[in-house]
Amino acid sequence: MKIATWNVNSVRARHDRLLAWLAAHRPDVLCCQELKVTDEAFVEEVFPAGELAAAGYHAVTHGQKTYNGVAILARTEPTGVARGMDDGVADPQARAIAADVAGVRIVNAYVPNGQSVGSDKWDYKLAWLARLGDWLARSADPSDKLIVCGDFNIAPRDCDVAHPDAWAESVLCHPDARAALAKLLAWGLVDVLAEHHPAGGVYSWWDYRRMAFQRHDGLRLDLLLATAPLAGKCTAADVDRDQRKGTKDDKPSDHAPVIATLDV
DNA sequence: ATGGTTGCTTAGCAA
Repeated sequence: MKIATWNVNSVRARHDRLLAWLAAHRPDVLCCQELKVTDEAFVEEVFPAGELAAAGYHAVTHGQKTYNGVAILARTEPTGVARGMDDGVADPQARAIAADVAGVRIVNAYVPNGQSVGSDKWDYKLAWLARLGDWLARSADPSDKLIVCGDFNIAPRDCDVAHPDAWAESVLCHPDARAALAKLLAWGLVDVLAEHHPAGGVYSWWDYRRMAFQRHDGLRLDLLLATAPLAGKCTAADVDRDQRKGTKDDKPSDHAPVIATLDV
């Protein structure tokens, strides 16, 4: 199984690039974040007339207008679809979707950014991560074939940040955010890209501003986390930096896809 | 310290 996660930063703006990427890489599963469209617009406006099906993909979405929105695209039909975390919290932000694809449970998460440490959005980020952990503990087991992936808006280690000192106190690197991620991993998940690149220096997000990509000033915020039965069968994990290249005329997302190959 | 850019929506928010 080839599985990828990609924050597309508007699926409408990334329509052409997304279809071209699917055609070139043919992942079995692609988890997208920041769709910025409703479920209705995804089907009727972004990919009308069965455009995705013609490309060989099923799609299940949990979208909203303007902000957030997540999708699981797969070459076989996803089943057991869950939108949101089913925990009774009235969360207006569409940031989580899960489904079974080819015998693997896929959880696609768009973790809140948090804006600034101490803000209301920061509190929401930490609470959201705690809810994600509760949801996993309630609905899955570390012995399951499970992937939790997405944009975590957390760089796990200093070696996942080009300039760690500059970001140390940011919402992306703050010890409380890293502790929340560590708690998820301790439940029974392995960061498969970190396993394949222990020295770090592999990034998945570069700010649009200040020529960050050209200056190699990035962070690894997009993660593929696998339970032990799957992590042991991961043969490759990489970032497709090519998708972040080019000028604004090429309309790259500010994130690049992270891809893993699992021998299942 | 501030602002730099992109996307959605059309002045301002979120990232």
